[in-house]
Amino acid sequence: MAVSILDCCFCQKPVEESLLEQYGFPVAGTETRCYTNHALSYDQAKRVPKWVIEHISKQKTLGNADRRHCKFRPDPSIPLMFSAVNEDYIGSGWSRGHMAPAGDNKFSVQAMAETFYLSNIVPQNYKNNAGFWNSSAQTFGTADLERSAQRPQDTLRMEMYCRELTERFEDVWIVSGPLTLPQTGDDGKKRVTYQVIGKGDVAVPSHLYKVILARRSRISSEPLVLGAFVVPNDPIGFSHQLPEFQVHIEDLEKMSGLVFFPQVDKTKDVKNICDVDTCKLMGFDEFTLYITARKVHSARTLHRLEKVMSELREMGIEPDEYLVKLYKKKEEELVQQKQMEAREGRAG
DNA sequence: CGGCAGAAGTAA
DNA sequence: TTACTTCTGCCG
Repeated sequence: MAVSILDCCFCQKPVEESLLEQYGFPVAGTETRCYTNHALSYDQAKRVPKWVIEHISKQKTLGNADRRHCKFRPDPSIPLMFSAVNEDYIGSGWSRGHMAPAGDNKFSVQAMAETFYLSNIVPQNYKNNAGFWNSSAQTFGTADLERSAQRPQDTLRMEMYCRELTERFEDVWIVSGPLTLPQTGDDGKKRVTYQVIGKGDVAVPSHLYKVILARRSRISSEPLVLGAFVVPNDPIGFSHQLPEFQVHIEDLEKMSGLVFFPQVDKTKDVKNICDVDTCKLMGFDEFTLYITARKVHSARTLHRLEKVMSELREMGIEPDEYLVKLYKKKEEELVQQKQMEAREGRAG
């Protein structure tokens, strides 16, 4: 019986093997690439990752690695003709969004730096989050909204939830990636369309996905915990909760063409993350307090410090105990610094 | 936390 | 002079 071409790769003695492969098979460049704390498969046509996997633990989110010492750059291991470059993103109207977040890698300068390779980046919406502004001030004009740069808070709050998971689970694995999903047009037909940006035609995803696998502890007999989520690349606001974005893992696998955590029997060995854990995203006030605390922490002048605090009050949010304490400490520090500078000024 | 951009500094 | 990097400060 004749051996078909389709069978060739699975046969022991394919009839036409040597001739077929004489000049080589096409190379997709999708092989798994490993970095210090993440691994990914790259899409050479879209110039974005297909998937990025990371493992995080409490330990890894602590440390001194600082994103201010990092910069976005093309992945040196990807051929330049297939790589995105910064110029593709700058001025495109889209921001450079991490798949494996920088903040998950504070334990290692090297690991954090590698998350800034553009192989770990996709174009993310940074226009304003309607829900965010609806629930706060009307004191901003449309022009201000368009000028202000912002990453989807849904994505950020989801990353925060993943880090929070390490408080309750020793090991957390996360797979993140972009999707370009079909939309039904006016004619009722489904099509996949997506914007491309820059000279490299970097593909702008319609959605982003995250698959979370969590293990309570190495020794625990408790089943693994699993959740799959799809969020639009076009944030809708603080009114949405995490379970609203949850999808069946099989559905995500069909959409993405990927099988996630193939070693896990997902029909038997796992529990739904939203049944076991909170699946709760930060609310507006909690989020604003968190952001304000970060600003207070990084304030360099008393003027800046006061401004940050007064803006919080203008939004009608009272500082919590932690923020008040942080503020007082910072104020003291900056007053002292000011006096120091004054003395040096007189001396020199 | 995440990201952007302009100013200031540095090398060619 | 230009071009590229780092520092500072800003936004949500």
